Formats: sequence, structure tokens, C-alpha cells
Amino acid sequence: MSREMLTQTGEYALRALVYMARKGNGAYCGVKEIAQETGVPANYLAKILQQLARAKVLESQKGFGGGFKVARRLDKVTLFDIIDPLERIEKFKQCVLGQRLCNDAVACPLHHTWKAISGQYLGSLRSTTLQDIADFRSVADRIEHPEDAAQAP
Amino acid sequence: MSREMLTQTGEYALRALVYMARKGNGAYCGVKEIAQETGVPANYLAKILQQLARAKVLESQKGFGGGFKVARRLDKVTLFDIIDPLERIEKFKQCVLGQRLCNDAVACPLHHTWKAISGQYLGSLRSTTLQDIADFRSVADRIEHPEDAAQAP
DNA sequence: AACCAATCGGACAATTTTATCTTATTGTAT
DNA sequence: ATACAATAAGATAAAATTGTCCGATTGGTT
Repeated sequence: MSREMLTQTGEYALRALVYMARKGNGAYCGVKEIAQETGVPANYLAKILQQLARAKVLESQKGFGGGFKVARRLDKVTLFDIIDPLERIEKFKQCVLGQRLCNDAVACPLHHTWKAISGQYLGSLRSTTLQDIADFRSVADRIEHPEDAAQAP
Repeated sequence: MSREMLTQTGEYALRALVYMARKGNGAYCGVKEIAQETGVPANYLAKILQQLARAKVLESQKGFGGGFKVARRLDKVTLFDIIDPLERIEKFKQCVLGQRLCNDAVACPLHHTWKAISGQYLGSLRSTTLQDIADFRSVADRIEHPEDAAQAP
């Protein structure tokens, strides 16, 4: 059993959702458009987005003008919400050395190290929202468009 | 391209090396013995240990009484040394969102989050040695054998 | 009502990872 | 020298992951 931080599938999902979040308007996004813009294989992306729709992270709409859109407010969707339905994140809770018994009291030699690492990983996933990402401007961006940065609250 | 913290292969390697480190004596360990004790498939383990021997982390000895042993002092072998030959760890340096350009100045929305996460991961791998692990006693151990713990320096 | 765009879902194909098996070779001990 | 224990190495198989294709279905538009 492997401990992926991010499978290919998870990365594709992030790319797509980040694209959708940054696009901003509440309209449905077609799979083709997202695939085009993010470089993700369209058919595979469709499957991934369908899974996220089943997990209530996205809403899908069939028919003309249909597609996918984020189902909740952007600040209510964490990276964890996106990745969890696609990968078995519980795998991080299992003992790295495969010991049957491994917890804070009876620990394998790597238990604490591993707990710290995976804790930070999962913590970051849970505390970062699509809103954070949509708002993000890189240093270069801020230099080019200084008026957009550091606005009053 | 997926970002594994630890593939099955990597986990097997850790289990085996931790077993060897904790066994302690400088003798060669047979693959069968290690496989038995760690629950790793013997033939597959052989392949993994051979890779680590090629990477100079282990030494192998053929013939009667042969097997594998750690090639350096335990405090000179980090977890990174063990995992690096088996997985492509550079994958952590690549942009999570697949952007061609992504660095501290021109960053993708996840660059900093990801850099922190992977930084802690790689840091832990580089700073934890087999010696640390061989020395490790769990809380329960220390209660059972208090004389072994907290000895004078 | 008929049409059309787009998802849905299942089947299938390719690739990568993991695992096994078999044979050859090496090196030590008797 | 011979036997034996154990690695080395290559071929192959199984499983999981990733990717493709296609027909069915849905739902809005004209």
C-alpha cells in the first residue's frame, strides 16, 4: 500500500478545480474547455469530475450550456475535500513499517517522524481553500499589477 | 506523474533496513530471514536490496553465510539514502499544477504550500538516520525496561 | 416535438508498479 | 575439488493506475 501525497488523478483534479475557481463566474464549465486549458486528458478528466460531483464537491449540469461548477462557496472547499474522494487518504494513518500495533504509546521507530510529516500534509490540505487559491497572486503578478495587491480590508 | 511519499517498494526497503539496523551485529543478513521477519515477499525484497547494494547503501556477500549488511556506520545512513535510489524523489520539485514556470518569484497558487510540505518531508528523510531508529524505544518499551532508557551520555 | 450539446457510465486498452519464478553465478566451507 | 548456500539477473505474471472509446441518457433550445 503506497502513500501518495498526490496521484496523477489528484493532481488533475487540483488543476481543474483551481482553473474553475480562478475563472470565478458561477457558470458551468464544460469538460472540453477545462481539459484544453489545463492540459488534462479530456475523457479522463470527465471521470474525475464525475467522481467529485458524486462527492458533492461539484455540481454537474447536462445539456446545452451544461458542465461542472463548484457546489459550495469557494472558501468552503478545501484541498482535502477535493483529493479525499479520489484517493484513500486513510492510508496515511497506517504504520509505515507495517506493524500491527503502532500508536502514540506503542510506536514503531518511525511513528513520530511519520506522524509529524503526514500531519503537516493533511493539515495543509484541510486549511487551504479554493478561495485562498483564487485570491493568490504571485510575486511577479504583484509587481505587474501593484494596485491589485494589498487592498484595504 | 505521482508524488509518492512512500511507494510499496520504499516501505519494504525501510522495513528491511530498520530490521537490519536493529539487529545490530555487523554480520550479513540473508534475504529469507529478513523477508520472514518483516513480512516482505522474499523475491521482491531481493530485488530491492540488490538495488540498494548497487547504490552503496548495502554490501552484499555471496556464498555460505552471505547476505546483505549496511555498508556504512548506521549514523551515516539517512532515510533519504534508502528511499532515493528506489523512487524518483526529484518529482517533488516539479510544479503541482503542472505549470512550466513555477518558482519562488513566479509561483503557481500552490507553490508555497507545497514547498513547505515537501520541504518538511525531505528534511525529515535527510535528518533521520538508521542509528536514530536503532536506538529508538517506544514509551511502552521504556516502561518495561526502564534501565535501558535515559542512560548517561 | 425534435434536435443538439453535454454529461454519464460501462467496457476496454495501455502503462506502471508490484510480485513471482527460474536459471546462472558466486564464494565459502568441508 | 566438490558441495552447498546464497546472491544476481532476466523473463514473465498479476495487480493497480491511468487513459480511451462509445453508446445511452439527460435536459435545455428552437
